[in-house]
Amino acid sequence: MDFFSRNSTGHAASNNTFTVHVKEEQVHQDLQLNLNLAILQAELENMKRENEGLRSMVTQVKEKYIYLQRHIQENILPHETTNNSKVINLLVPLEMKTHSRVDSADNIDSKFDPSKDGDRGAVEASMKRARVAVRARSDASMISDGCQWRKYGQKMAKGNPCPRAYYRCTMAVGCLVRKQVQRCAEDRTVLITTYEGTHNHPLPHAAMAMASTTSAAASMLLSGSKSTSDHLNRHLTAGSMLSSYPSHLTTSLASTTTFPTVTLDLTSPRPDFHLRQPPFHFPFSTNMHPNINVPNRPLVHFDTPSSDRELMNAATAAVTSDPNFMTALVAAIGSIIGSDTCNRGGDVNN
DNA sequence: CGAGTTTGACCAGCGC
DNA sequence: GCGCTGGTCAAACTCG
Ligand SMILES: [Zn+2]
Repeated sequence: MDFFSRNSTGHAASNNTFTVHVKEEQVHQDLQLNLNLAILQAELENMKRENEGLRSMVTQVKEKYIYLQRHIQENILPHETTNNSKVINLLVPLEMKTHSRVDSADNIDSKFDPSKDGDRGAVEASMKRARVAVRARSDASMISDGCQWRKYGQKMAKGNPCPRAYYRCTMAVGCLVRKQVQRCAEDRTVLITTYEGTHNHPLPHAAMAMASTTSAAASMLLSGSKSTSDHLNRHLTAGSMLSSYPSHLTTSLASTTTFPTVTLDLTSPRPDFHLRQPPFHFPFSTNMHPNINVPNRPLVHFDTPSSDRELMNAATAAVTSDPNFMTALVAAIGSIIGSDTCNRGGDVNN
């Protein structure tokens, strides 16, 4: 379709100026398009780089997981239990096997009484009960983590004016995973999301990040579930290793006889805090056992320049506002904690 | 009409 | 045993 041929009768001069004007506009539009294209290409490059970074994170996490599994199998389990195969099987969910357990929560609870079956009961119960709590700043009622959730209850928790909501995974029938969502009593902008259990179905990419975190945490806590002082010390070391992360991003471990919990603090520090404060108090205070609660220790990185700290705050805001990146980050950190027991002083400086 | 949410009831664990 | 609390159930309700 020739746009200019329609008005070709007479008025040649005005047509020429019109043509020139149109050509100028075209050149301008082309420049604009090129500029936009360049911007988009730059963004694409950035995204590619980010994607590659995340990929390498995932690869590292997988390698460390395999290494940890071998380590547990060779060094830890022989000292702790005579029933190796059962425990090792419980580490499998991190590999996101789609054929994993089909037991429903009810099945576990009803068919299986831990008091009647010593080790296996304790192991299964702790696996099911191992929790990962994520603290993140969010205005939304729930951080999106790629999974489908159905709310099945809400309660007012003691010591917190904000209600606690209970969700279960509805991506597959019989999926065990549940989560609790509650706002922090001290800081209402902080959303505390606690995950429990392992998915028994394939997950979307974003959901896999969080799922692998809970599995890694469960596995880690499982390896320390016999609660010897040696394990406690190892957990304390886990906290110190994470000190190489930005100072606002902390991880803590707590364990009770029934609900061992890993807490990831993704909240940025308050701007008026120059020295680090203990970033949070455990939300489940009534569950905490003082003997094995691991305090959130001050981190060792105080040498961050203030300009960098501002940059860090901005980055934190960006990170916490992007659920996909957040879950990926959480997954990576969770897995790194999981591999801590074998990577003493290792390569966690990413 | 089906899926999801709300909300009071119910149950189990725990401390006294 | 009793009361408190956290967690779950399920009927009623809402919404698309
Ligand atoms: Zn699920």
